[in-house]
Amino acid sequence: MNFQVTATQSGSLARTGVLETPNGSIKTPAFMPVGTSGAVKTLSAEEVKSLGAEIILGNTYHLRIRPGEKVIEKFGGLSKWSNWNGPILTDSGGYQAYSLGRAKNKLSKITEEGVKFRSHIDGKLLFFSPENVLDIQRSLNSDIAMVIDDCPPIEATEKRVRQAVYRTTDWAKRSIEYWQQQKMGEQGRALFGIIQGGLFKELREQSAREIQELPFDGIAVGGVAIASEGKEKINKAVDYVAHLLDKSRPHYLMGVGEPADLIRMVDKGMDMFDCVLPTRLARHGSFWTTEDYQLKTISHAAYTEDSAPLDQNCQCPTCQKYTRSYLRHLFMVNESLAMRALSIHNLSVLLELMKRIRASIENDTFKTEFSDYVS
RNA sequence: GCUGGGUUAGCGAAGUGGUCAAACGCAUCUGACUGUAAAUCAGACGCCCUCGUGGCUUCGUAGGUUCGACUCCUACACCCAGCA
Repeated sequence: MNFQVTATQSGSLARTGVLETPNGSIKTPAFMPVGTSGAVKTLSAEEVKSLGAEIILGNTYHLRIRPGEKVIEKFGGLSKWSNWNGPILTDSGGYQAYSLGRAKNKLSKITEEGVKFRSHIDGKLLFFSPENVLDIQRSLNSDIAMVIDDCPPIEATEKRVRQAVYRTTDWAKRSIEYWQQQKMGEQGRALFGIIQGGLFKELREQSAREIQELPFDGIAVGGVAIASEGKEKINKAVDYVAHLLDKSRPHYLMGVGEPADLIRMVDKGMDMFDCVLPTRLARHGSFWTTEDYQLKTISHAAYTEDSAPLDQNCQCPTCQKYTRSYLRHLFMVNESLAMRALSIHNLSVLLELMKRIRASIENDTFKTEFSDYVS
């Protein structure tokens, strides 16, 4: 994998870059739509591509359960199998260790060795380790693999977060060792490490130091999206680490997010983002507008006879064709086209925003153009 | 016309003497959603207010029994089924 910074913004950590992977190159800052189980929900790979996405995510945990990575391997990997035919990043299952572990009937348990999972589909016991998670991602033929990390809830105690940092580093070392031993990076595949540390400055700094000592191709910041704690704290958690990040490697902020967050985090030097929000919100009937990047709800009675598109200034296929009135109706009667149309729009909003951000950094106008969002 | 069954909030449907403004589902309204157990979840949903162990009006209609009726009785209206 190769990463080149192509422009920087004065007075900011924001930069543009190009990330080259075996399946193509990616302009950063980039937003990566999430295709957990092999598809960005409700959309085809071609549709996602046509909106301007250059890379999408897949998920180790979900694809391990169904259909099993061996099936996908037979078809040359997830990218080909799904007809995406472009770069993919696969998440490792670290987040599922967190989210399934929080469930009422705890479906995951973290130990020194790895994570024990119970499949949320049939309850079958699974085990993920730093090593086997890389095996699975190699079978999926991902361009960018993620290490498995220990991602405690945002409200976790300092003691628990300290343990998570320790474990994340330990697992990171095992990951790199296995990666090199198995020569997994030889075809240009990349492995990213993940910084943890919750909301604690020293732990974030420690984690950043420890992870960056290892020869990862990229550095991710994890554990920041899982919060109803308030954005201030999340911002801080990223601030603790932002100026410590190695500028020669891409920075991936995991699980973010909302348009305003993307802008703010680009300012802090983040290059890559992923988030389920655009597609989940769409399925739940919410959409962004580019005017203020605020969320609106298509089911509101006020839209019953609204002849405007979702967003007056949006060039996406949905906004070119459909009125709010029609989309509201589709949503109310549960037509799947409503979810598809809103997914297309929401993804377009984020992908177009990234395009705008990149252009502004190249023109060194990022700070002024987005002055409403960054200080 | 006779016999039997039925009529409950926007709709469907529980409730068969008191704790019933009335379960539950749908519809509707409003929130939430951030490395996807999420086309999910939560709240409201007779009317009124100073929003409370508050007030008012309801269970086809009109009467009655009872301390007390959605629940029992009578009449009427309408609906369904069977028989004429």
